[in-house]
Amino acid sequence: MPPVKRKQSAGTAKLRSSVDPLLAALAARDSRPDSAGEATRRRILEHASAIASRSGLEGLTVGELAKQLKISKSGLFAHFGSKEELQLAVVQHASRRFVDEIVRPALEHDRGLPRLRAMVEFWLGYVERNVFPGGCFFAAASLEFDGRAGPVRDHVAEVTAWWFDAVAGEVAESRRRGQLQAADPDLLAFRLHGYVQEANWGYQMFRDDRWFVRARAAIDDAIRQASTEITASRP
Amino acid sequence: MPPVKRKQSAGTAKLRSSVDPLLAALAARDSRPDSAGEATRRRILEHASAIASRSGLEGLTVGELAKQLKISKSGLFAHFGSKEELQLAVVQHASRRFVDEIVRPALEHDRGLPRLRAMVEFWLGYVERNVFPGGCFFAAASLEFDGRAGPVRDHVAEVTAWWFDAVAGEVAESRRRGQLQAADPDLLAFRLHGYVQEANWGYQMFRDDRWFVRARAAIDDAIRQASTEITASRP
DNA sequence: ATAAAATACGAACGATCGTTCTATTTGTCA
DNA sequence: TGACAAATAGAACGATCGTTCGTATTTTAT
Repeated sequence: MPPVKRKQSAGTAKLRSSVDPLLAALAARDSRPDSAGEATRRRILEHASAIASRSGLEGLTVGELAKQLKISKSGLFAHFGSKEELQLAVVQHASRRFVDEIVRPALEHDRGLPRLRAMVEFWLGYVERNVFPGGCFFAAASLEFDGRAGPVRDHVAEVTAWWFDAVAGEVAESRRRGQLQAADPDLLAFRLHGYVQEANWGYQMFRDDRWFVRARAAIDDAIRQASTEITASRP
Repeated sequence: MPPVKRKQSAGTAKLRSSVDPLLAALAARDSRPDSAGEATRRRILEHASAIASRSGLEGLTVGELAKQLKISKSGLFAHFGSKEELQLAVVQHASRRFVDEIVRPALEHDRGLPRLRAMVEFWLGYVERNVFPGGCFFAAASLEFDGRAGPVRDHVAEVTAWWFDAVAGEVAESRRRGQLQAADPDLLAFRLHGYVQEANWGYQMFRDDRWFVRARAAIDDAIRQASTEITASRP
């Protein structure tokens, strides 16, 4: 008999209303019993998210995935009721990786400017470190699914929107603390967010580390320009 | 008998060595006889590029394309020897659209700062105008194919690299003319290029026009910051 | 140790993928 | 108008897609 089909516990609502938006992301982590099937399920998702970051969530096929993992197609399929649920699980898995690699470490920095810097730098680092072989998972997934409809698209949109808002929120917090005099929080967030995405794009396309150099220079400039502290050119 | 199979006349080499890099792109336009088959071929590519911008070049299937165009699968297929050649033709078609919509109009502006502004603004406008229903064709195609190998990826990489270099080249030209005091041409190009891509991403994902507002504000800021002219706040 | 429940497998389904034939229609030029 | 080529259609191919089902095997609990 196939494994019990677990229902999606979305864990979506009201992340922004929290005092510390990043913290809410941590609470959403599901800790399921460490049964035998759960282990292979994780192994599947680990490999699947790697494939999906390179070939897309649609290019990820059940047969190919099973072949690479050396398990039967039906055995694999039993863990997910359908391809769409597999895709959803992959997106969810990628979200957890994103939290582990970026959100959690950033939480160890003080709110305001230090955390803002950490968020952007960790994000850039996760691209640079090739956490996913195809670069930022959500950059790929969002551009692949932006034209479609359905729960996968919605989930990707939710995560990416949340992250952009988190960056913008930290810009706003920095201003509240007098660390930034940024005019429009969303505009600075737009810049920073765009620099990382541009670096991801350029690096994936041309495999040249200079894209990260440029991104860091642009990020520093943008923050310094909006900063009240005089951080440079003091003898 | 199927139509003659035309061989790819790449038209790639030494675009940058030209005096006016943008002009070289115009020369590459192929003007084929306007036979009956050529008309349907164009009709196919027109529709195919629209589909590809939304569903990706891999999501573009021969059967679905034929069905939507109300022609037979084999009749369609006769125009292209293989799916890969179809994809290549679609990329080539999209390149022509890009030239028509952005490069050609930008050429009507003086070299240097005016043309730089035109290039970026026309590019942004082509996203805003939904020239392709899925947004910038090359943003989608490059992120879809960055992980693979083969002629399609190479073609996309070539076009996108050329365009980035064209932007950077115009920044450099602006500096030569004393219109910009930008430190690193590639860095300003990185910013401008990133803003448009970020706007494309945000607009495709969330269908909100504010992304264009933010992009234009960021673009203006970046150029003004690097500009020697005092363009603002003069009574 | 044994029963029950949880996992995995192998074989097969219909649908669609890209592709290849051969035949038929359409257009062009003598 | 007739000959010939260009252009489209139709039917079928093997491969692979996502999916289902019945059965074996393992893991877990008693």
